[in-house]
Amino acid sequence: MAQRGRRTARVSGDERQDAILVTAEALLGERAFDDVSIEDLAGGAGISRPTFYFYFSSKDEVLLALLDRVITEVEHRVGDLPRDFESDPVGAWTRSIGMFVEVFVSHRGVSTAAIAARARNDEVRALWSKSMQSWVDFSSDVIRAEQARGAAPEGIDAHDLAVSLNLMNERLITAVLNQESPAIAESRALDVLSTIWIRSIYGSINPGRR
Amino acid sequence: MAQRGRRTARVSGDERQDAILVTAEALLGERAFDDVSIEDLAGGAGISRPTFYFYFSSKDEVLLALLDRVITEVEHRVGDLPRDFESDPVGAWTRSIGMFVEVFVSHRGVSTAAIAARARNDEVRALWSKSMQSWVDFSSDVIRAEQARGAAPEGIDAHDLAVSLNLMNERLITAVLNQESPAIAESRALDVLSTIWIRSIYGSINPGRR
DNA sequence: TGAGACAGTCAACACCGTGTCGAAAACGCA
DNA sequence: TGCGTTTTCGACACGGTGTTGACTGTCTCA
Repeated sequence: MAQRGRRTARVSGDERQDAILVTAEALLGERAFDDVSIEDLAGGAGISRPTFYFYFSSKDEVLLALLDRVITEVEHRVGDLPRDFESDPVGAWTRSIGMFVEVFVSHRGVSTAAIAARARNDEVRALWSKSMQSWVDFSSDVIRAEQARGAAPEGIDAHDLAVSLNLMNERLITAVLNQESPAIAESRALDVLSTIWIRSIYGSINPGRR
Repeated sequence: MAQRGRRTARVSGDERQDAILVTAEALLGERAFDDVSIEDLAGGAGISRPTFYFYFSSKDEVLLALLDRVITEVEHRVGDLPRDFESDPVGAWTRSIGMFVEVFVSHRGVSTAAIAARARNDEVRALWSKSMQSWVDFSSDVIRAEQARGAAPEGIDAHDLAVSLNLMNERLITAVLNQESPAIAESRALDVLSTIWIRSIYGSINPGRR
């Protein structure tokens, strides 16, 4: 976005702040959070290291701001999800999980950095949990509804099941994105995950319409 | 797997080396790896910081040695597991998963530190994968056998399924140990996990003896 | 128009943890 | 006793983080 009209000697504060965030997201795409120094962020935004502290109080604070944007996006998307589980349970679950995968993948750098930072930073941990919690709430509501209408068997607490399955997704996707071993082919991830969800929620291979 | 760390032959400094490991395991029980400095390890072992480097080349090297011990224990235990899946599939899986849980829990500090260090350190990552791989191999062998004898349905690759379920275990147990949120009650973990394993491997709530 | 409030900037400094080096002490063993 | 090897650590270099204080533009209102 170019500055038109009278040339101001200074770039505005907001632009600087944004430049730091843009730099951070770009650098996280190519290397790990620990390997990005505040010097790098400041340099990328065209300011000196002390000036960085005018905008953010630490490197973690930058990650937090980045994560916050992602979380906001996730919340909107969860809300927009169609809930056609009665008519097409397999399709509905697969689309939901696909969305989960999509969010992770499209913010790969931020996601993996946040997951790593979670162990160290309270605020990152809180924000991440909040997001996971929204996924868990969504899934356990649906599972509970499916159990209530007799489509899914009781015998397992809906919340416990939802937590376990969501954590599985988080972990498997991380493994795939980081090309860990053991992991599975990225192309098969969605299929495998949704199969496990369906089988463990409905207790059978083909959930009937009942 | 022998002799990580100090690679010179003589025996006399073994006590020191051991004191460092003991100190490390103790400190990892009370705080995070990042919050344990080399100074702390050296102090705990009654030596100065530079002397620490005579025994280990870095803090990560200590963690690696600790992890190596745990891995060795795991390997023995996996070998000793009874394989009575034909006669009592539910019990057999539950015992296997219970063992997995047990190993994690009994080496809580080392496990969580290793999981965190994995992102940063190649050797830790390699060692951890090797262990996970042995669990995955064990599980996928059994799943494949169950599918072959007709007890479990095809329709999902045994290896992909094994990877996903094992990663779920890793992640859920970590969440429970760290008291994350979302997580589930520690007392219910084994039950929930084995239910998900059974349902997704056998495609039904009660695997028949067939 | 000019005084003060305020946003923005950075050189210089303090600090902490890691890792290195070389000199010296302790320990066998002949 | 004297020699080589093992073990020890003081002192130093380095890199990253975070702080301080002084300085420079810019805006605004009397």
